[in-house]
Formats: sequence, structure tokens, C-alpha cells
Amino acid sequence: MTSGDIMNYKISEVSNGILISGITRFDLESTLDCGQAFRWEQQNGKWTAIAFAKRIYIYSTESGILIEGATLDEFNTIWRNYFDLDRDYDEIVSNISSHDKLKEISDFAGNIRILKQDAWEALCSFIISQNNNIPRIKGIIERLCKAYGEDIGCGYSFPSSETLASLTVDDLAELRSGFRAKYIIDAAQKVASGEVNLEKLSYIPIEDAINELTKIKGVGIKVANCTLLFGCGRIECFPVDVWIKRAMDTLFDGELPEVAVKYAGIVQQYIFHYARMTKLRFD
DNA sequence: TCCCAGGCTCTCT
DNA sequence: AGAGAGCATGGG
Repeated sequence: MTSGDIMNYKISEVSNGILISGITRFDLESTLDCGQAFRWEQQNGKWTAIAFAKRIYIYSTESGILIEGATLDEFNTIWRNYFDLDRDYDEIVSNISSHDKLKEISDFAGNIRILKQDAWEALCSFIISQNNNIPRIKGIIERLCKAYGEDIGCGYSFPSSETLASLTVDDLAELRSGFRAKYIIDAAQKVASGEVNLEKLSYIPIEDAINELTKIKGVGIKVANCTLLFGCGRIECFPVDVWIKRAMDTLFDGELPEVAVKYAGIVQQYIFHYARMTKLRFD
């Protein structure tokens, strides 16, 4: 048995996988189905997806959260980081809860963790997300993976930028992604050629990172911020879509409370989930 | 049916 | 600099 270096959760290798016990602020449903990632689905009470070219099954048990079939090595190299397990979400929620409205939102959405997805997948997914709805985004991404991802035996990986860079807009017609196809191709070409360097986005100044990403056609401020938040671990980013705009105006007079600025991206996802689930509207 | 969707680009003032 | 139309497609 080993334990988290920072947090007080415990990891054990059990007969059918890796068991995470004592973890706080980690609700599978709201984390995996809150619109930050698009390949998760529920099957027989288990959540499953393909991420980093691996099929994962994860579900809650009486003794904790189980990642079925995972090895300790896979956990440490992939899932621990993917699920953001070494971040102290209790501290974040505790801090922002000094603000009444943020406390209400945290009570509702404070068990969401920000997934750290593959940067290219996040970029491509959020290009597809523009002026689109979540069920349709999922469908397009599924067709994209099936058509051009690698067959890993139990599904398809997310296609590489190199693979997509060799295609044409016409090749993507079967995705029915509409006007976004040309943006996907442009992103793939710029990433595959190195004109846009995704690796350095995790540490260069945010303004530079935004400028790098917006070199891609079809990538504006919002998609760039989503890529940085969900694909590069930049939790200071605060993507503003129609839901967030509406929620900010209605709940906060347009400005994020100072206590939340440090964790803007995480709070953004809380607000997004809260707004959507409560169908927050102007009327 | 019609409105809208985790926006962006392009054009016209 | 700012506003507005157009964009592809289909879910609700």
C-alpha cells in the first residue's frame, strides 16, 4: 500500500484494480458528465472512456473509488494526474465559501474535479464545441475517433494531430461537424508541424499561451481558455461561454469575486455546472 | 416548427 | 473599436 504524497487519500492494489480510498471532493458523475470532457459514458453502473489511448472503467464502491484493471504504474503515470488527485480541493472550497453565493454553488458543484486531459484532444474537442450543443459535440468526437483514431481493441483512441494533418476538409464530411471541419484541419496542421507548440502552454505566460493558440483558425479566446484549463492544467484560466456570461451577470454583477480568482478555472466549472443544472436564465 | 447550442470570422460602420 | 450577420448541423 502507498499513499498520496500530498493528500491523505490511500491507494491500494486490489484484485481487480486500483482502489482510491479516503479521497474527498471527487464525485464521478458530476466530474465526468459536466461538459469538460466528451468521451465518458455510463455502462452498467460504471463510468468508462478512452483517454490517453487506454480504456478506463471507474466506479464507486463502499471502500472507495475503483479504477478497474489499472496497474499501479498506470495509476501513477496517467490517472493520478488526469483526475487531479493531488490538488487540495477541500482548501479551495473552504476558501471560496467565505462568499455566500460561492458557498451555495460549492454546495451544489464542489465535488467536481478538473480533469487534466491530453492537450491536443482538449484543443480539438473545444474547437468542435463552438456554437454547438453537448450531445452533438459528443457525437462528432465519437465519429472522429472511430474514423481516424487507432483501434486499441476495445475502442478507438483520439486521432493524433499528425493523422488529421494529412486529411482534407472533405475527408471529415462523415463527421458532420459543419463549418468546424476546416478549423480541425488547420489546428492539426499547425500542431503537427510545430507551428503551435502545445507542450510549452503549460508553463509560458497566459497571454503568450493565448496568442499561440489563437494562431489557429477557429480558435478564439474561449476555445483557447478551455484548452489551457482542461488540457494544460492552467486553472487560472476562466473560459466564458454563453452560460458563464449569463451566470456572471445574474449572480455576480459580471465580476468574479476576488476570493475565487486564484482558482478561477475550477470555480468556473462549478458555476457552469450550477447554471446548467438549475437552468439559470435571465427570465 | 423554430430556437438555440461551452464561438469565431468577416464585413460594415 | 464595436456591432451584426453568417456559419453547418441537429437536439429539444
